Amino acid sequence: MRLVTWNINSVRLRFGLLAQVVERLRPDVICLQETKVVDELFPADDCRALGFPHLAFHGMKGYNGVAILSKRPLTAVARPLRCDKADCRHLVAEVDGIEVQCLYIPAGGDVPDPAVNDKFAHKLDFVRELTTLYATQYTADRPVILAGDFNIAPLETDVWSHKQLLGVVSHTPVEVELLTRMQASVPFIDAVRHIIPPEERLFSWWSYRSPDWTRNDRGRRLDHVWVTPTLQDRLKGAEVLRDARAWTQPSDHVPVLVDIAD
DNA sequence: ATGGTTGATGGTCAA
Repeated sequence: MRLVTWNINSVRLRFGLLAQVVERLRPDVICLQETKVVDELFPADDCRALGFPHLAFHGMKGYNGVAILSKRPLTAVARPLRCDKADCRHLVAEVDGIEVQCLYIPAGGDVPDPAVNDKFAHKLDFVRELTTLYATQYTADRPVILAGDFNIAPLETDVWSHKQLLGVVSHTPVEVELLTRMQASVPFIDAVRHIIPPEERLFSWWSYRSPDWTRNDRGRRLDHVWVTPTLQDRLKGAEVLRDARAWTQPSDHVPVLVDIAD
């Protein structure tokens, strides 16, 4: 199974780029975040025409939104977490006996203090809630993939400057610690770092606000694919499609790919 | 410390 995750930042605006991703990477399963569209307006027919007859999507007006596109049948579709907030950040489906979870963890706003910033508090709560879910209901022998925009860069090599980003939301110690705890809950294997050594700098997001994203390469690795230990030996490859950041009218995130042996 | 850009929206808000 070839799985791609991508924060597409509007599935309607960038459907043409999605077609390019499909043509270039030939994925079997695609997890999308920030689709930014209500379910009634989701481009389902276009997805089917692209070769993905099996769809699950969960969106709202203007913000958030997650989707799973699949060439193979999707079963047991669920929307387990935080939907009481109408957030549309978590979608679960089963493909070929593997549970695929599409995740969009809140970005968390600008100020990394839950006492003064509700968005940061929500982010921390969201990660804690996921951790409880996995710690209580999941085990290492259950085949599960978590894929999505986690909005946290855990390693020093996941950011352009560890020191300069210690106080910046996405790389603060409290976020990294909570994400590490979430990873340890089952535990999950970081599939991309299993293939690409942790010593190597690796980014999947570059801010729109930089006039030239290539100039200083000030990126962060916010997009992740994790698997349960039972899938570890089936990990065959991983790639971050850095080139996609240079496409015309790009998303600020690029697609991340993982190959898992059938 | 601040500003910088983008997308959905039709005010701003979120990222």
